[in-house]
Amino acid sequence: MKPKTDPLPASELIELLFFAYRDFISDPDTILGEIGFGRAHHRVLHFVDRKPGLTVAELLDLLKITKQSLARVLKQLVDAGHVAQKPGPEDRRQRELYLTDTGKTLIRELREPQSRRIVAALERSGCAEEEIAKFLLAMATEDAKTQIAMLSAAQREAGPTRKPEGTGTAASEDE
Amino acid sequence: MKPKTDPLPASELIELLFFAYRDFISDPDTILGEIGFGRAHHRVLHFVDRKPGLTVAELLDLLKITKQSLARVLKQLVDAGHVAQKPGPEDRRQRELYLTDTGKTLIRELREPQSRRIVAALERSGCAEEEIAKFLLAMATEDAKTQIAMLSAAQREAGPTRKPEGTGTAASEDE
DNA sequence: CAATTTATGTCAACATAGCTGACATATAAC
DNA sequence: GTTATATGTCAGCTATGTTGACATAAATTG
Repeated sequence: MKPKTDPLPASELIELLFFAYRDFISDPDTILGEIGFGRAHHRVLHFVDRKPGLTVAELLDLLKITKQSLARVLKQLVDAGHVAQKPGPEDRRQRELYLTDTGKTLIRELREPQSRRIVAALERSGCAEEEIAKFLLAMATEDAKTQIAMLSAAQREAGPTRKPEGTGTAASEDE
Repeated sequence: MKPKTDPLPASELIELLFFAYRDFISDPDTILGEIGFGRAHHRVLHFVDRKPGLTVAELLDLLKITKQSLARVLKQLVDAGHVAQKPGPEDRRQRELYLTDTGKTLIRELREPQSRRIVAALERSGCAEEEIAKFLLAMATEDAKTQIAMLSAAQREAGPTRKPEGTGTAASEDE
């Protein structure tokens, strides 16, 4: 007789991960709800901020959704003036994506409560950030690890003060 | 000038949590997709297994969704023979929920890849399970912590070999 | 006992964010 | 010049959440 549900190894973490993620997401969700956006918009803002000049194809690969799904939220973000598009300098079919000033402000607002929650959790649990980072990275697939490495590289190249030359911080048509 | 997106504290963990959770969820999602279920069904199976005899009201409180949303997936799970309902012994308006044998087999199948992924991540990262558990618990809201404690208590009371007396492992009308 | 509250179920309509398939356009590449 | 690629768009489907209204059975209360 198989069933009976004796706990599998690390069962407790399965449930804790569920609650932790749910609550981790809830703060930005509240902010997003107030301005008529959702999690999908949050993810786009996050990745465009992480790698300014990201192309649509790269973004699709990160999000693992279809271009039709992306198109909906991306259009709303562009219309709202949070994301600006610019033809790729090498290949003019590509659309490079950048955050406008308001987009940068928004992603920062969304990240703030998440950052605070994590910092508080690190303090209360007495865990080292690097330990948690090692574990979470080990949880991701190989594919995701490649993407994470790519994003970190992009961040380093650009430096914390880079400007996407030409698009400027206001991204031209920002009215 | 505010924007510019200098990294907030613990920014890296925000992104790692996104990837870790996405990949953590993907294994069960694949299995669920094959049998016409989704994440919503997974959650119900999980909690009913965690606290056999759970009432509908308790489940709603754990999931934080409306009864109409729950009704849909719960009905499908009952129809599929994975969940059995039994009137509460004290209050016969209540419906106590139990997993049938097939339900127990299914939740076990869904948990297996998640368990394996976590165990592998603990090994590769060299992190202690208790450390990660402390951190994840600290990430949850007070409300969630109360619920987690309640679930753990239920698990201990029942013991790993309990049977929901009367409902049996086959939950009566299981044909 | 009658009236009310509670636990649950159900119907109908709606929103968000995924999906597929088909087709359009501009540009790059052969 | 033809073909391939990057992107956009139209139309419709699905899963899972939402609200509001109403039904039923059982518990509780006056």
